[in-house]
Amino acid sequence: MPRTRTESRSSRRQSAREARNAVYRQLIFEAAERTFAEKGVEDSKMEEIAAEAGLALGTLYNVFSGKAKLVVEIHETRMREAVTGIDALTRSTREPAQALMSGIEGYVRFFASHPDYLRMHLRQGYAWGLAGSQPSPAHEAAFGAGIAAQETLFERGMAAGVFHPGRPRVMARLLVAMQQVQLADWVEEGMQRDPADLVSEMQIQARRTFCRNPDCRDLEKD
Amino acid sequence: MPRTRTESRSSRRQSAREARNAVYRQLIFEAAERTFAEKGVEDSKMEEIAAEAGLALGTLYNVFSGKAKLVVEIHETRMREAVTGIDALTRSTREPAQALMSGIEGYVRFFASHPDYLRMHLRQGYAWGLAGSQPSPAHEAAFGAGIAAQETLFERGMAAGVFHPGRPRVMARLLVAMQQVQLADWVEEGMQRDPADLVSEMQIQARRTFCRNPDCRDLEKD
Amino acid sequence: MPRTRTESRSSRRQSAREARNAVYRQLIFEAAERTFAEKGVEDSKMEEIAAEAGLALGTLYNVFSGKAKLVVEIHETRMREAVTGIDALTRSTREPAQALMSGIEGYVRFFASHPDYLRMHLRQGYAWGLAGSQPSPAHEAAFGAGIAAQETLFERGMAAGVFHPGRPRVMARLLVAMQQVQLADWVEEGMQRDPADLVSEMQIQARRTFCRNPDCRDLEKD
Amino acid sequence: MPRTRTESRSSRRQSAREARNAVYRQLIFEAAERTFAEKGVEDSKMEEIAAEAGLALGTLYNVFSGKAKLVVEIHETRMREAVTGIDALTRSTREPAQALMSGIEGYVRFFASHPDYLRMHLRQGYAWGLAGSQPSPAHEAAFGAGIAAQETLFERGMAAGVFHPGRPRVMARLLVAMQQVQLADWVEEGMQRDPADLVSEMQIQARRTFCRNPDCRDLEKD
DNA sequence: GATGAATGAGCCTTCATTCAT
DNA sequence: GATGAATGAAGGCTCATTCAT
Repeated sequence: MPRTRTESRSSRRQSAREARNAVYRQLIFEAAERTFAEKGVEDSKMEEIAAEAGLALGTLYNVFSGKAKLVVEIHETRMREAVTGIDALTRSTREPAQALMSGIEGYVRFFASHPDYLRMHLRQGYAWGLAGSQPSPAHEAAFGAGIAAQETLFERGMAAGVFHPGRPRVMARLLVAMQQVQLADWVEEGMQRDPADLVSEMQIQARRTFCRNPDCRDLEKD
Repeated sequence: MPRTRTESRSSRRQSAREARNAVYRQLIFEAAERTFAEKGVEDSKMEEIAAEAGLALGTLYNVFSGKAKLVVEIHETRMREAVTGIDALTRSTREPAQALMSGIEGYVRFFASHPDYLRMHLRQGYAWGLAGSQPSPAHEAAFGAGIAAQETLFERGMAAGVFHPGRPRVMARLLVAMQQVQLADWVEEGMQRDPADLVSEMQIQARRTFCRNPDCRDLEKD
Repeated sequence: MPRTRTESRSSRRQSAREARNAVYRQLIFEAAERTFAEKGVEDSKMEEIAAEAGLALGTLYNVFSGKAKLVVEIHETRMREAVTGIDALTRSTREPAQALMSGIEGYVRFFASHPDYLRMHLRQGYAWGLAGSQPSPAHEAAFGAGIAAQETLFERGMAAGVFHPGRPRVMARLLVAMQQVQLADWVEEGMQRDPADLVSEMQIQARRTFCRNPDCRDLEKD
Repeated sequence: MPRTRTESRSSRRQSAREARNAVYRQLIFEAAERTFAEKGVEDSKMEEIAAEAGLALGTLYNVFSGKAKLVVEIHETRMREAVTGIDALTRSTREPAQALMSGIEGYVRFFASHPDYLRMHLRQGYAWGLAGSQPSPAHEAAFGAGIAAQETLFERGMAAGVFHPGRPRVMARLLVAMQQVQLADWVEEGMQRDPADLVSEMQIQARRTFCRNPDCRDLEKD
């Protein structure tokens, strides 16, 4: 059965190729993230990223079609991860205020465990949804998705009378902005402080800003 | 007295030159601001800016010594204007909460009357003080100065027990972040909404976030 | 006689124009010479020259058609002066060795009284007649004319058996090179030394290099 | 031992890269030298040099960091070669007059075998040490070092009473100037003449100019 | 498939020259 | 006629991307 053998050999090859490719993707992804975090996207040269990944420039281009694509990929991947992680925490809790608290926790946890992406994210400076702004359209798009998820939460919370009224999209961005400020400060201070601490502080602040009953005694009890 | 005549001619020339130069400065300044707002600093070519100003490239360089200087100039000028304007409103009011309200009003008014700079400012994305970040050192420096001014206000307010306790620097950045979110939304919606409206909404939000007595009945009475 | 009056007025105008033009020529000429001496032709900007002359840039261009022309003009004028001056000293003396001595004296005197042109001349570095060399074709051409005059002298001297045999053109250039070295040193030392001293030293050297009877006792007696 | 194989492959690559780099350096060096010789440094465009070398502009910049560096490199390399070559000939002979003769031979031989550099060198026109002159600081520095070496020779020769007294630095420059004149003439005449001839002529001239006993019968006997 | 040397389009900036006032 | 502001052509250099080995 030479045919079968051939097929199997080719499929073995196929999967070997895919495996190797996945490894490269990861190496490059992380190298790029680190480099972008350190020097900014603009000042990071493709060659530096390849060197950081320990690969040849050509190999980098075999996996990612260009610098722009690399940036997009990072933002999309990380944001998908963030949204997924936050959703996992949030989905179980129906109560809006509680969900908000969980969301903050998820948000902080995600970035605390991805400090390179955090720095890259902060460095891009989020243009707060300003359509057409493109410090990085990729960042914009990926991040926008995450914000959309929060909008729903705010809609629900307002409908339930738990949150102060307002435009959900703006509220969502406001939340994100507050989180960025705190995370930026955390990075600036050397990431020494316990993230759980950060979470508490941010939760209190968020309650003040968004909840009609900021004390939320029932929430605390949980 | 031909001498006097000569002198007067030369001084007339001098002032004519200065006047024309000032006009060019303004033309270029605004053209650059518009272009930077539209396409970002990186993607704006000096030639485009010159064209936008209706001047030759060389003329642009006769007034501004280079692209970097142009960016710095814009940030410094606008930020000085902003700080000056806000200070004027704030200085008269000693009461911290009241000063906060005035500050917000000044901030919004300033950006509402400089929509191009607002877009440029939002686009650069402020890295929230993240040391080493440099989407633009110029922007960072100019804006940082503005933020520093707010820190004092928060210090006073906390000492007076009017504001919730916290790190003044973080509070100041938080305030700015909130303002940026609102302004970004305003721009995104086409700048239709009355800025006064924006101010009210932001004041309410700021009271919720920063004041221990958010209702501030005494303030409302003013 | 309105016609005559007109004519006379026009001719008065004509001569006034010429006079003014001559003054400008001189002002610009000297300013350029000074500037070229100080910073080199390449690094001298037309605007600097105009400023040095105390005239407007346009006026400079009304008199000299461009930078290149200005350089040519300076070299041609000064070289003509030099040749004229040297000729005046040399023509009277038929005896070749004596004429050589006079030539050196004339050469040094000329440059000693035109220190700016001397520095400019030295700075251009003479390409030693290398045809096609163009640190400045103007310099080349003007200077070449001066050298041609010396060639004749060497031809005569060789024919008379007074000078060592050799190619006249090379001998002439050799003489010039020696003079330049001495003058460069003179400038370098601050032009303190009495030019007459310089002349003596150079004459002795020239006699050694060119004369079959370097002692030239009869010459000394003159 | 795949490791060894890998190492050997990488070291082979390393040396291949170095070899190719050396080839490019040489190609570019010579192309630049030729271009500078032909059109002068100022009028030679980097693109022309790249084309002359048969390489892309970027490749040129991969090897030399810029135009200025290229010029410096050429002068330093060639002058080092010249000084080395001349030293080799001179060092063996202690007797000053003899050393002078050898020096001339070395000088001419060097330039005769590097005609492009000779033209470039002549074209720059050496400003004879005129401080502040900078047709090319690189040239100045490199060439100056060569001249300094000759000064020592003259000092020794004067102390020994072999040479006429004078300022050593001036004597050294004088020697160089004479050599340049002869070489310039040689180039101008199409470099047909046998360099050995040139050497003889220059040696005779140098003896006349510098030696107290120009006939140097003992020298001739060597 | 991996490599990294080679490529060249594109941008900022300077300065000789022009021409409207 | 004098002025000097305005012009824009030209050149050095960078770096994302390609492709021969």
